[in-house]
Amino acid sequence: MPRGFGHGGPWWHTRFRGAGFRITVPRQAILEVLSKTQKHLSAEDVYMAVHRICPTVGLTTVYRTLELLVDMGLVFKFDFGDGRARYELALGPKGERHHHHLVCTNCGRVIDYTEFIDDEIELLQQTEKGLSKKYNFDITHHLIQFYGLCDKCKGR
Amino acid sequence: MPRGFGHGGPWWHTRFRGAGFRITVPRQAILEVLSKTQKHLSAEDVYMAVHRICPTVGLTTVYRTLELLVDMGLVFKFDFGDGRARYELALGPKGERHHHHLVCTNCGRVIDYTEFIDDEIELLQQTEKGLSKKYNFDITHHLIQFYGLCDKCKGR
DNA sequence: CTCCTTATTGAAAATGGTTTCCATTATCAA
DNA sequence: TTGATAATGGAAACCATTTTCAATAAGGAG
Ligand SMILES: [Mn+2]
Ligand SMILES: [Mn+2]
Ligand SMILES: [Zn+2]
Ligand SMILES: [Zn+2]
Repeated sequence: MPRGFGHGGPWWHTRFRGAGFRITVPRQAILEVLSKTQKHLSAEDVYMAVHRICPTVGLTTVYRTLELLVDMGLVFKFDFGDGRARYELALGPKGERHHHHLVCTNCGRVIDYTEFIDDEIELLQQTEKGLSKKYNFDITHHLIQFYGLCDKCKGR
Repeated sequence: MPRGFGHGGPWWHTRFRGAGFRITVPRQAILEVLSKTQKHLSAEDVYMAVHRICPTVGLTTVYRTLELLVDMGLVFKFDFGDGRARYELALGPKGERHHHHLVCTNCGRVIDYTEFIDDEIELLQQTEKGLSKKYNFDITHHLIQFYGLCDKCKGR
C-alpha cells in the first residue's frame, strides 16, 4: 500500500478528514484499486479487485463508497449502455484528467480521448454560456460520448 | 389518429412492411403515443398512455416494441440518470429533429435544445473525423448532455 | 493507552426496471 | 378463408443497486 508523501498519508486523507469522514480499510482498498487502473470499472469489478487485497470487504460497502467518492467529486460515474455503472478516478496523480469517451456499440470497448478536448472545451464553454442565459440554467458539467464500431468490430 | 398521406396508412407502415414486420394494434398505439408528445417518456409512461387507447396492451409488449423501434432507428433511447430509460421519436412530422439535452440534476427536468446545434455539429464532425482516423473507429452517433440546476432548482 | 460515541460495515433481504418463458392470439400471404 | 408463424401478455426470472439492521471499528476525549 503506497503510503507516502507528506506525513499524514495519501493525498485524499485530507479530503476525508476535512469532510468528517473516517478513513477505513475498505475505503483505502477501494481507492487503491481505482488509482491503479486506467480502466472503467463496474462496482463488481472494484469488488473483485478489492477482494484480493482485503477479502472481507462486502459489495454493499463498495457501492456505498463509490457513491461517496462520486459525491465528493473524487470519482466519475458513467453509463456506457451495458446496464451497469462504470467508475473512474476523477484526477490522476498528475492532477486533472478531463476527457471524453469513444464507445464501441458492438463489444463495449471504451476509449478515453483527450486530443480534441481543447477545441471542444472552447465550443462547450460558449454553448454553456448561451444555454445558461437562455434557459436560466446553472451548468455544472457535461457528458460527451461518441458511439460506433471499434477497429476490431468494424470488419464484418 | 393522424392517418394521412399516400394511401397505405401512416408513414411508418412502409418501414415496417419493408422490414417484414407486422403492423399490429399495440405497435400502432405505441407509435401514436410517441408521436403525440414532446416529452421523454419512460416505458411505463408509454404503457400508461397506451393503456388509455388500448387497455389490453401489456408492459412487456411496450418494452419489446420500443426496443424494435430503437433498432429501426425510429426512436431514440436515452439515460438521464434516474434509473429508467427514456424514449423519444427520432423524427417529427417535419422530418429530422436532432437535438441535445440539458438535464437538471435536482428535479430531473430535461430540456431539448437546438439553437447551438449548428456550431456543435461542425466541431463534432471535425472531431469525429479526427477520432475515426486516429482510433480507426466507425462513428455512428454521439451523445451530448449538459447537467446542472434548472431555474426552479437553482434558488437554494 | 483505554473508553465511548457513533460512523461504518457486511450479510441478507428488498427493490424496481427490464427480460425471459411459453401458451395463446392475430397478422397477412397464399 | 386458411395456415404458418410473428407477435402478444401475464407470470416468473433476472440482476444491478438499495435498504435494513445488528455487529464492528475509527478516532476524539480523558
Ligand atoms: Mn474515461
Ligand atoms: Mn429530447
Ligand atoms: Zn468493438
Ligand atoms: Zn430542476
